[in-house]
Amino acid sequence: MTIYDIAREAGVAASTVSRVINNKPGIRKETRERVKQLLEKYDYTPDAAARGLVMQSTKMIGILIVDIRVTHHVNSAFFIEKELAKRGYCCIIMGTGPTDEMKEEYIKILQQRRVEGVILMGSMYMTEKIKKNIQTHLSNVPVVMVNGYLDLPNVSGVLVDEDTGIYKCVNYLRDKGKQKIAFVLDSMSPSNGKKIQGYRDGMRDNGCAKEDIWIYKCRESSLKGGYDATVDVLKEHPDTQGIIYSVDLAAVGGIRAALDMGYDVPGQLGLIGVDNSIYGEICMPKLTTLNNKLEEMSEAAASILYAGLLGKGKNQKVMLYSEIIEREST
Amino acid sequence: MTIYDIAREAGVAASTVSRVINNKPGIRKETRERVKQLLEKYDYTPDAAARGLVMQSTKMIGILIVDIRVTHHVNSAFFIEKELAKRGYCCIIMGTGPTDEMKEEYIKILQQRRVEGVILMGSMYMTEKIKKNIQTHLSNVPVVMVNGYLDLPNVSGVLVDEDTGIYKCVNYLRDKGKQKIAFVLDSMSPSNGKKIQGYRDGMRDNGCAKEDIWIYKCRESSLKGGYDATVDVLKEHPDTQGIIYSVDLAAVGGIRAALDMGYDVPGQLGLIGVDNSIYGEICMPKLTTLNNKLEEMSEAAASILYAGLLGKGKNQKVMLYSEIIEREST
DNA sequence: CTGTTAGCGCATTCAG
DNA sequence: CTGAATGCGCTAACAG
Repeated sequence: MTIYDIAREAGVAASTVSRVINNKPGIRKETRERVKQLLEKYDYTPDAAARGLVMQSTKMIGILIVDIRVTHHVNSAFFIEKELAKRGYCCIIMGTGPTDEMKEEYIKILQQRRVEGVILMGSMYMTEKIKKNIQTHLSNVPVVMVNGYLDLPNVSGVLVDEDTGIYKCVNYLRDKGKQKIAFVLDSMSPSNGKKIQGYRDGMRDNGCAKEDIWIYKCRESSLKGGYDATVDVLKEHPDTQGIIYSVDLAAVGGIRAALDMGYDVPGQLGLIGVDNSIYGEICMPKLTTLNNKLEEMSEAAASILYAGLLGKGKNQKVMLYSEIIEREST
Repeated sequence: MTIYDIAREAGVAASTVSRVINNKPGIRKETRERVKQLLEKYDYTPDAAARGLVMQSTKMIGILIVDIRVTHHVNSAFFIEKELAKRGYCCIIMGTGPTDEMKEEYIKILQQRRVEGVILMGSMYMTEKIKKNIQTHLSNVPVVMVNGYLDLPNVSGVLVDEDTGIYKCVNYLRDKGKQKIAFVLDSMSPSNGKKIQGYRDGMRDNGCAKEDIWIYKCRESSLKGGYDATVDVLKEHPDTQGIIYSVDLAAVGGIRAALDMGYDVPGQLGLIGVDNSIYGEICMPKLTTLNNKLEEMSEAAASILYAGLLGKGKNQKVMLYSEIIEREST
C-alpha cells in the first residue's frame, strides 16, 4: 500500500494524499476527509525509509553499549530513549561487544543507517581507534558520550568525578578508623583508571607508602570475580580494614567472601562499591556505595544530544559530582 | 557522498560503482580496482534506507520490551541480537512501556520502519489489543513471542511451563516438610497468572483447602515491593513455612524481610524465586529459584524468527521445561 | 485548492 | 564489460 494506491482510489493525485498525511494546509475539507477515510481503511502508514530519503532526515538515533546486559548502562539508555522518543526520535540500541573492531563495525552500521545522532555509553569508547572511526564515519552528526569524552568538534561528553569520588571514599573509611584499605578492580577501562587514581591519591595523602597500596584485579567482571579477588586480598593481607571496589557487582561478591572467611562486616572490615545499583540493596549487609549519578548523566546526555540535533551548542563537556551513599557495609 | 559522486570521479557510470560495491561479476579488473580505491578514499558507505527502498528489504528486526531495565528481558534481547547480527540483520531494541496504547505506538513505528521481523519479549504482549494491532500493522512479517503466544498465522511463540514449574516448587517445599506455603506476586501478567495456577493446583493436590491458599500481591514490582508483601504475609500468617515468589527480585526483598522479622531461613521458612537471576546469587542466604530457561528460550526464538525471515516454517509453538535450582534459602 | 514533475540514493533491467 | 534508463515510496516546488 503506497500513497499512489490511496490516491488512485480517492481519485486524487499522490501529492494530495501526502498533504493530508502531513497535515499540510490548502486542501478542501471534503477531499481531506475522503482521503483520510481511505488512509484509515487500509491502515496506511508511510514508509519511514522513503520519507527519510527525500527529507534527508531519518529521525533515528543510535545508542551504542558495549554489553547491554550491564544494568547500569541499560538503565541509562532507558532514560535517554524516553527523553528522545518524546521529541520524535527513534532510538536504536545496539550491543557492540568489547573490542575496537566490533565497535567499529557498529559505528559503520550507524553510518549506513544515517542516524542523526549517537550516544556512546561508557568510558570503554574512549580509545584512539574509536576517535578515528568517529572522524571518518560519524563526523557530521552530534555524538554524546556518557561517562566519557573524546576531543572532537562534534563530540560532547558527560562525566562524573569518579577519581575524587573514590578519594572521598578513602577518607570516609579513614574517618571510620579504617587504615588499611585495598582496591579491587573489576576490569580495565578509562573510568576504572580514574578510580584507581583516586585511590592512590587518597592513600598517599593519608600518609601511606607504596607498599600500603593494594590493588587487585578480578579475573572476570562478575559476582564471582569480586568474590575471588576478595579472597585473594584477605589471604594476602588478613589485616585489611577496608576494601573499595570499582563496581557494586564485584563488591557484593566481596561481601560474601568476607563473611565466608569469618570477617565481621562492617566492624572489622568496611566495604564500598560504586554505581548505587540495586545489587547493593539486595546483599546483606547492604552496601555502602558511591553514587555516580547515572540518572543525571543520562538526562544531561539526552538534552545535549537534542541540542546538537537542533544544531545548537556543541562540543560540551559536563562534569557531575559523585557522592557516597552510606549503608550497612561500613 | 553518493555512488554518482564516486562514478563521476572514476569516470564510470553509477551502475558500475554499484556493481563493485555489491561484488557483482562482469567488471574488468582494473575498473573494479579504480572504483574500489575511490570508495576507500572517501570512506563511502551505501545508504541503507535507499538500498532498502529498491531492494524492498530493510534487514531490520524490531525487538519490543515493556521495560528494558528488566534484566531478564534485556538478557534475552542480548542473545537474540547476537544471533541475528551474525545473519546480517540489524536489531532495533525499544522499550514500549506497559500500557496497550504505548505498545501499539511502537508496533506502528516498527511498521513504518518496515522491519522484516519482530520479537515480542514477555507475556505482557499477550492481549487482545496487541493481537488486533499485529493483524493490522504487522500481518506480513514473522513475529516471535518470547514467553508468550497469540493465535495468528504469522505469530510463533516460545513458552516455558511455569505453571507446572511452580507446581513442582510446591511439592519440593512439601518434601522439605513445609506445609503452609504462601505465594507472592510481583505484578499481573499472563505469565504470572500461570504461576498462580501452578501454585493453586499444587496446594490443592496436597490436600489444602481454600483458606490455605495465601496469595499476596506486591504494591510495586521491585525489591521493596517484595519486602513489604513478605512483611504482610508473615504478619497475617506468622506460621508460614514457605513462600514462593513470582520473580527473584521480589524474593530477595522477601529474604531480607524474613530475616528482619527474626525468621530463620531456611530452617523455619523456605523461600523460592523464579528467573535464575543474578539477584539470587547476591543475597544471603542464596536463593533457590525456578530456572525458566531464558537462554534456551532466546535461542529458540532467534532461530524460529530466522526461519520465518527465510520464509520457512511458521506459526510454531515451542514449549520448554523449567527446573528448580536448589540453593541456600530452602 | 489540486495535479504534474522532479529528485532523494540506490540496484537492476536492457542495450550497446 | 559498461552505460542509460527506470523505479522503489515519498515530499516539495511549481504550475495551473
